[in-house]
Amino acid sequence: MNISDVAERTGLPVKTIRYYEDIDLISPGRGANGYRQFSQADLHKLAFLGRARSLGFGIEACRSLLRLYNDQTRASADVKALAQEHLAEIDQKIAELGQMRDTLSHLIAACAGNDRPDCPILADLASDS
Amino acid sequence: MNISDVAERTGLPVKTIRYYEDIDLISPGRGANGYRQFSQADLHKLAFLGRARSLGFGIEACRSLLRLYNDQTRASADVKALAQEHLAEIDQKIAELGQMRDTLSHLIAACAGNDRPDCPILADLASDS
DNA sequence: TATAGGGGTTCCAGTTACTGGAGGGTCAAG
DNA sequence: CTTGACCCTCCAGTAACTGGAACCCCTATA
Repeated sequence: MNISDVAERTGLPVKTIRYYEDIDLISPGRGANGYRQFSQADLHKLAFLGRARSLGFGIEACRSLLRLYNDQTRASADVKALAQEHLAEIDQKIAELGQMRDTLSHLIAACAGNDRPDCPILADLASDS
Repeated sequence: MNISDVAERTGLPVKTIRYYEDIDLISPGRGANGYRQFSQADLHKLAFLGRARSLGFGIEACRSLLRLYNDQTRASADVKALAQEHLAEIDQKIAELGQMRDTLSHLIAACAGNDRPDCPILADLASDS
């Protein structure tokens, strides 16, 4: 299968698939013309990667997950630990963003949003607190 | 004032302050020895930038905010619009992260986390759905 | 057979907002 | 006069792609 078919089937951009080969997440074969030839296994790996990425796992975490997936002797505890670590990062980010949202929405609510120059948003940013 | 004093007072790393000069967010003077000389206005600007960044505004948004701040004829509506745009991005990110967290936490809950290889997390990632 | 299109390939640069490090000048104190 | 803490510039690297240039390959049609 050629790269654009794979892109369509996995939902990953062509560029991303090449990139994943570049960083050795996959190693598709090559045809006589130099074109990448994707096997079902490659397809499967890419789909796996796509789902892992969509859960927010970083590339290195994806590599680890793929390694664990291919390791029949893995302990599910290792997978769980990886996922929990990632979950903690997500929770952290959500907390940070939630804090930003709260502050920002208060400021926005306090701003008249008219053609006058006085603005509590700027006032807050400029405050010496 | 020298750069490390400014760093201490604003809470910004020295490197970041130099970077902000590099991208023309500030333009401190220079002493005869080539050292940056920060005025109160520079300090104030940096503090402003620090607070805007901590609310998650991107650098270009910070530049706009600074421009609005220095423009006595601004309309608060412009500031508010900028802030609302940013708030929408934050809400979007929170929604994405929340979705990830939900999926991930379900998977984690379903995983035994022992030394057996069977793992619903990997099973989900490998699913052909 | 010439050519046009729609593939495919590599490689390089740019994105965001810094951060680390090398290599080297400057200043104040003892 | 040396030592240590500053300061400077410039280069490279981070995460995960993305866009683009320059070029090759395959197939179909005029």
